[in-house]
Order: sequence, then structure tokens, then C-alpha cells
Amino acid sequence: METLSGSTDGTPSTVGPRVARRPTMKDVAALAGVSLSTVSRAVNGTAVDADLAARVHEASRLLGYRRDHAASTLRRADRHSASVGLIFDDVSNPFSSAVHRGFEDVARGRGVLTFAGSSDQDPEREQEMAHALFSRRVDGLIVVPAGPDHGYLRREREAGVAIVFVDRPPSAIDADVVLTDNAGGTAAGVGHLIAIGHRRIGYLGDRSALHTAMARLEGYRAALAAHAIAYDPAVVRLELGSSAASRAAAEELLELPDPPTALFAGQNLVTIGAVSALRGAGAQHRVALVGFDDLILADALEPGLTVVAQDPAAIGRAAAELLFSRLDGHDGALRQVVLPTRLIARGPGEIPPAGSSSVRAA
Amino acid sequence: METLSGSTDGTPSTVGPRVARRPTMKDVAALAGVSLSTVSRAVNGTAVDADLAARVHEASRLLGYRRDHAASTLRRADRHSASVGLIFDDVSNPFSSAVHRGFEDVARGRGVLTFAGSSDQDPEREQEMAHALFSRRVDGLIVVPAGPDHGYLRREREAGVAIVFVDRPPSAIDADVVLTDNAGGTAAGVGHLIAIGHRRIGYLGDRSALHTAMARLEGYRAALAAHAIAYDPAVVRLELGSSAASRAAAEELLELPDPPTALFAGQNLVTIGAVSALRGAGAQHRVALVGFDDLILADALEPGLTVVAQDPAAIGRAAAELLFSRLDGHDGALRQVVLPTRLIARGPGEIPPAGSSSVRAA
DNA sequence: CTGAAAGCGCTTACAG
DNA sequence: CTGAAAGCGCTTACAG
Repeated sequence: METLSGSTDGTPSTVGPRVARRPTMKDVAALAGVSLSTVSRAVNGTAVDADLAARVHEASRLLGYRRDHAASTLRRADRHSASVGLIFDDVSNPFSSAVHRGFEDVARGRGVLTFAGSSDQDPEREQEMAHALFSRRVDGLIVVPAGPDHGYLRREREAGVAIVFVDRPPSAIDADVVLTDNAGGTAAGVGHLIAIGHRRIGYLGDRSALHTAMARLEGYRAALAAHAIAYDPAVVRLELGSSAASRAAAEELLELPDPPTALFAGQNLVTIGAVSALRGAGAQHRVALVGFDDLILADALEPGLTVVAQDPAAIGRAAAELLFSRLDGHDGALRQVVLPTRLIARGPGEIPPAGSSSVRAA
Repeated sequence: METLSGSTDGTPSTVGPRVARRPTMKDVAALAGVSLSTVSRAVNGTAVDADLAARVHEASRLLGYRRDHAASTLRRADRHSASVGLIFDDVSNPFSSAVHRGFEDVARGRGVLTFAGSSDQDPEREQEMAHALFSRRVDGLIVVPAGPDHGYLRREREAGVAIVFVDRPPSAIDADVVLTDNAGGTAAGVGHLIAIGHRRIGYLGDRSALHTAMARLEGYRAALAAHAIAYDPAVVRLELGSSAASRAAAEELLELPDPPTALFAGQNLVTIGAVSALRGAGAQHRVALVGFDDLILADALEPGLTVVAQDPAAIGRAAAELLFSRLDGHDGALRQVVLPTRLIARGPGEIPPAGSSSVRAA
């Protein structure tokens, strides 16, 4: 290796000069004694004489040559940048990061790199991010949509960008989408509580502006209706945007003259609030709880926490499949993938209503 | 808006033709009746006659023009792509995704977009990702290093890429780095157990190839030494790479003829294994437990789980500051930022050793 | 301030 | 198979 900075040990103690120019194909061509075209062909694996190819690769190695992917994209016919953008509510929430990983596992096989960012559920910020990504000419975009109008994406899609929505359907635009069976999952969770004897089941829900929150509430109502249990708004609390709000709501329900014997929590943070309300009231062994979304340590609680689990990594993989199939030229009708949930019974769902005895088949 | 596909409602029911060419500066120039240079200047906010600028922006709006950032980078003097790459062990682990978010919060203010990917602690895969990122000409790279040699990054750094290591120091290259005070944090956690009377404290550790694991073990030994407690390898288990392995190791310790009265778990998954071992043995109210890294629901356990918490978002922000200061031209000596931990006492650390009574100052 | 021209690093018809 | 030339979308000296 050549020593660029004049030091002999190769380990300069400061960061060193920032001037070193990156070698280009032209440099490789000069060193290998061939034309630029030949270097390009050798690098891209097109038919080239074996001798010349060897000289190119040797020169390339010697110089530490790395092809500039952006320049290549600019000139190439297919125009693919081999990068995709992911827009989440928040990259740091467990759902997002698991979707991200699922996506990455598929993308990696294609040499596609992944941008990821957070909209914080702010439509303006989502749009800003999308435009920044389009400026970088991403081949596709995965969006957990915030806001009421995604028509602004239409133009880019017409320019060939593959767009897939995840977790919530888009509005004002048709596109491929991957969803969880929110209504079905919730109905299964609530049905589980009904099966062990509960008739008065409280519901704690997320912000009703969210599609998922509404679908889950529907599942709750459907499960009640299927068992001829009347829907009672008195035990339903919505718009719980934080675990603190959820905790307060759960406490209210427990203090009702006719309190629920079981609770269904419609989301992660809501579940955490409910757990802490039950513990605060010393009611965790008396009032059953089932939550939507699994949590770390859920099985270490006493009693264990029964949940309706999604598979976010599978969502990410499914979104990737839809996206890449479009990039591969699939031009069929719009597709909607709905992934099933899984009920993980860990105990509290098993708490029967007070006064009942061994109710198995209600 | 012009209807490109011939439908009149603007909402085609299929994805539609993928042929629409994206408008370029040339198109904008033609529509505005000015030269390409003027469009470029107007778009970039350089001095341009107000009238012409207005015409350019109007034409730009009409066409839905979006500057091609890659083409711009290619020609610009500074060569900045306004994108940075993050390489984690796994984007989906909570530590990584919180670092990611912290980084994003700083990067966003600069209009910088973030690639993120997983190495799975495989050095080859890390290097592959790094090269893919360099091909996209990222301005900087944040790496949670896997593997024993990061000399391969030197060349890119000499070409001007800012590189910052996170969580673990790099080997075979000097670079800016952000670490957590692993030894100090562990010593504080173990010291907490000693302060409430424990003398026989078991240690459950991650794979010793990891720098963090070794630093934490050192902290454990230092805390023991500071209180003249002999280090007993019989109650130390290392190489616990999963919660299952940790659970098994904790069970072994509990079955020792002279079992520990308290455990320190050196990492997330290790803590989860320890929690489940204690519960399995019905020992959770008898044997104290402190873990490194906070966990969701840790305060909902019975008893609550005391932890030594890191601040991964702060790590991400600190890494971003280091990285951007280099890009801004800072050319000083290498910097190492060590972030403090925080002891969150929630109960189990408070369990005194059996037979002792109200030991406050041991 | 404005425009014509050169050129960033690459790919790809086009002749040989 | 090989090379000279044109050009992807943009920025930036260079003259005016």
C-alpha cells in the first residue's frame, strides 16, 4: 500500500489530509492500459477479453477503485439506484424497526440499500421526507402513512417509483398495501375473554384517527355481537395516545359502579398503561387483560400477559416482495396483503370473572 | 394538472403506465424561457433577477420538477451527497433503533438522509455494507464495529468520508468514537447490591469477544475489589449469547451449594434469561437482580427490575455531532465521548441477602 | 445578472 | 471484442 501522508507505519495519529482524490474509471483505464469503455465492461461483467479483464481487475484492486453508483445510475438505461426509502412513524419503535429488518432481509439479496426515517405521524414531515428520498432517486418507497392525502405520491409513481403502504391503507391514492388483520385479531382476543366467561369487557383504544385503532374497535364490537353481548360505551375509552392516558382511563373503568371483569388494550403503549393501572389497584389477579401487540417480558409478568401478536418482520418482507415485483415489471392490479395475528395465551386471559367457576365452554 | 393517462378523474384504477419521464432542469428552462444556468441558480438560491426567478419557480411547480440530487452531487465542488450510512448489529434491536433515532434528529436539521443496515455481527457482512454505502458516496458512516480489523475504512476516510464508531471501539484504525461507561455503570450496579448487604453476587455476561462485555466484567471486579470481596469464578458465567443460555446459567448458579444472594446481568437478553430463571425457581423475591440496559415493562415486574440504563438516543446524537463536525472541517485530534449510565432502582436491588436485617450502610 | 460551454463519473450506441 | 464519442442531469468557471 502506498503511504499517502508520508508516515511509515500506516497509522497516522490524526485523521490526516482530506484531499486524497478517489480513483475513477479513467485512472483504472490508464493503469491497465485500456480504454474507459473496456473498464466499464469489465467492471460490469460484460463480455471482455480475459487478459484485459484481468488487467482491469488488478489495476482496480491496486488503486482501491470503487465504482460511483450514482454516476452509473445517471447514465444507465434502467435508472435504478438500488436504494429504497422507508418512512415510519418512528424508526425507534419496535414495530417499525422489526418491519425495517424484514424489509432489509429481502432487499439485501438484491443489493438494495435502505434509507429509513421518522415522520412522527406529521403529514408535512412525511411529505418532506418523501421528497428528499425522491430527490435521491430511490427506486421505491415503503410508507406507514400519516395524514389524509397521499395524492402527492402519484407523480413519482408515474415516473416509475414503486410505492407500498404498510400498516394503514393510504388515502386519495390506490397502491399496494400490507396490513395486519386488526379486526380479526381483536375479535379473537376478545373472543378468548368471552370463552372463559367474561361478559363485561372494557376496551382501551388508541387515537381514532388511526385506521388500525378503528379496525380493532370494530373487531371488539364484532366479537361482542357474535355472542349477543350488548356494546356498552361506558366501558370503552378511546383516544389514548400514551401509556399515561391509558393508565388513567383504566383506573376510571375499575372505579365504575359496575366495573368490567376484563380489559382489552388496543395497542402497545395502551397495554403498558393498563398493566400499570391493574397493578396500582392490586387488581391484576382479579381483572383479566389481553393486549394487542406482544411485548418483551410479557411472559415474565405475574400473571403473564396474553396478547394478540402481529408479525412485523413478516410485514416488512411482504412489503418488500410487493415492491420488488413492481420493479421487476409486474403490472397487474393493486394488491392488498392482510397478515394474520396470533393469540399468545399466557395467563391473564385465563382469569375468569369473579364468582364464576371453571367456565370452559361459555 | 395535466392528465397524463387520459383518465379524467385523476385516480386511475391500475398503477398505470410507467413511462412518464421526470421533468429535468432543461424542461423547466424551456417552459420558463430562460437558460439552464439560470434555472440552476434559481433552484439553488444564487443571485438571480426576481422576475426570472419567479418564472423559474412557477415553471418548476407546474412541471412538478424535483432536482436530481445525485446529478447535482456529481458536479458540485463539495461533493456532498447529504446522506450518511449507519451499520448496526441489527437494526431491529432496541439499542440500535434508539441510536438511529438520535442520529436522525440531528441529521434532519441538515437535510441529511440516513441509510441503516444490519451486520449481524458478521465482519464480512459489515464490510460488504460499508462498501455498498461508499459506492453511494455517503458523506459519513456510523459503525457499531464487528470483527477485528477496520483498516479497510482508512482509504475512504482519506477520501473525505467521516467515520464514527459507536458502542465499541474500532481496531486497527483510529477514529472518533462514542461509548457508554460500561465499567462505571456496572460498578455502580454491583455497588448498589453491595450497599444493601450482598457479598456473594453472581455475574452473567455476554460473549467475551465483545468489548462491552469485557468492560462490564471489569466493572464487576472493580466493585468487588473496592469492597474487599474476593472474585469467585464459580459464580461467574460468560459467553451467554441468548436469553436461553442465560437462563440455564442462572439456574446453575442458583443450584450451587453456596448460591449467590444476588445476580448482575450484563446485557438485555441476559437479563431476560435471568428474570425467567428466578421466576422458574420461585426465587425472584429472595435473590436480587440488577441488569445492564433498561427494558420495557421492567417496572411492571414483581418485584420491579433495577437496571443500569444507557441512553442510546444520546449516543446517536453524540455520534452525529462528531460526524458533522468533521464534515464541517474540524480537523483536530481524535475524540472519544463516553456517556454516563443511570441506575434506576426499582425494587429487586433492594432485596437484602437472606438473614440480614435492614442493612442500609453495609 | 445572464448564457454558452465544459465537465463530474459513468454507460452505451456506433463504427471498426 | 475494442475504442472514440455522445450524453445522463446537473454545476460552475468563463465571457459578456
